[in-house]
Amino acid sequence: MSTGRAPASRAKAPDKRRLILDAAVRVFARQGFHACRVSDIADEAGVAYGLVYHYFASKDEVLDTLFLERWNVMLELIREVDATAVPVRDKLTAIASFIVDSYQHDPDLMKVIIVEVTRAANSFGNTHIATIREAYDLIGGMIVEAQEQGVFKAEIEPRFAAMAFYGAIEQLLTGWIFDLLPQGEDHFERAKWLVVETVCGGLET
Amino acid sequence: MSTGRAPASRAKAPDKRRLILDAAVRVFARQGFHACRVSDIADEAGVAYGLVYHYFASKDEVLDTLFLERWNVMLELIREVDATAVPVRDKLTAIASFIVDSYQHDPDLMKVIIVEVTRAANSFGNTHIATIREAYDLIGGMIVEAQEQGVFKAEIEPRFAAMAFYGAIEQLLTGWIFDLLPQGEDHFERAKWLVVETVCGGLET
DNA sequence: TCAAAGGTTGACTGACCAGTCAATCTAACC
DNA sequence: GGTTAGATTGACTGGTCAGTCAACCTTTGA
Repeated sequence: MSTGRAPASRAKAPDKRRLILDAAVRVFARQGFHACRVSDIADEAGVAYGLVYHYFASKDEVLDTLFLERWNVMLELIREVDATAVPVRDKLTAIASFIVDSYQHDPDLMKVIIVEVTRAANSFGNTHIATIREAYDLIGGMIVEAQEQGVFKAEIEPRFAAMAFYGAIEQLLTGWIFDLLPQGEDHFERAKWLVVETVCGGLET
Repeated sequence: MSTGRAPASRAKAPDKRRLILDAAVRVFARQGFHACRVSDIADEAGVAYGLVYHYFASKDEVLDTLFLERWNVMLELIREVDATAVPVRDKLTAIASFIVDSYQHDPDLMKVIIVEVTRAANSFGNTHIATIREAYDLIGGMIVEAQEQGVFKAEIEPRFAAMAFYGAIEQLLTGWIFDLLPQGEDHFERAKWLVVETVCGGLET
């Protein structure tokens, strides 16, 4: 991931826009989108209040940008994986790995996306529902394919299985976010394995 | 469940407190906790603004009350199930059934609890984290027991499995809430089966 | 050296809304 | 029919905060 201060070595532009986005991640993760003020973001970024409105039309747009940036990377990954000719189990492993790795790499960002967007059925969740749904549909498509190949049981509703799979992963992240589950390299790896093993184990013929 | 206008046949008291709670469920489900005003709740309940503050200390307390009322019913159910001497699969089926039935019976209430409390890592989720955790721990305990009996694989971390199981269910509800999954008696029944079949299938030795 | 374009600043405003409170109503009991 | 306690009312207040804007600064290029 190319998050962070990418063009620092370049001439002079400190890329204030990026600075604001990164600061927003920290603030949203710490205080929550609703509980924080725009001035908190500006302070965290070490930038004047008004500059946030130079780069973004509204407080909402800051969160929208963060979500879309990240979710599109994931959609791309899923599409790539989908296009390869490997067993479903490997495809699902790749997806689970990507999500867990994303959390490991930037827990704050994943916390914000999950808590403030993905699961916010009012507000942002509804705004981005089509984008979110795309991921579920792609996973659902993989399951359909597996059923056609006779690898997965035919009697399961693929959309339901896709949701259950994704939900299991997201809840593990939630466990880490709420500090209900132990974290660390080792646990992250075992979590990937558990999710895929469990779901595939139950779905395979 | 005894939700609704229980003491209507009694003498005269219309139980305004209950009226307010039920109205709040509808308003929170429709607009979200943050987006709605206390006056919306009062209007929905057909009651004066100030009366909300006669029965509740704050807007927060209304949501707290709704959550605790329901979550404690679920905890009781889980404890009862846990105390019986039936196979894990049956215990997990009972839990999945209870949650799905709760949604079927009062989708608005479940939406509010999931969206505004269970998954709100800032605000309410944090306030009730201990209560929420109790449910995960009880499920985790069942899995430990199953491992000791040799029914479930010993190498899986029980807390992780419990989260994955619960997460799968919650994501199905989320699918219904967001209108991403088809609803109806039949789908609800199959969903219960899918979750238990999947998780147990993957965890059993 | 100057001017234009765009980046940056932060004080200010207008709207919004949770929570208060004094007044009014109702019921029950003596 | 009087008194008291509790229920009910809704106008009002105080604080908060998203978004605006006019002024100032920096860079570029002619």
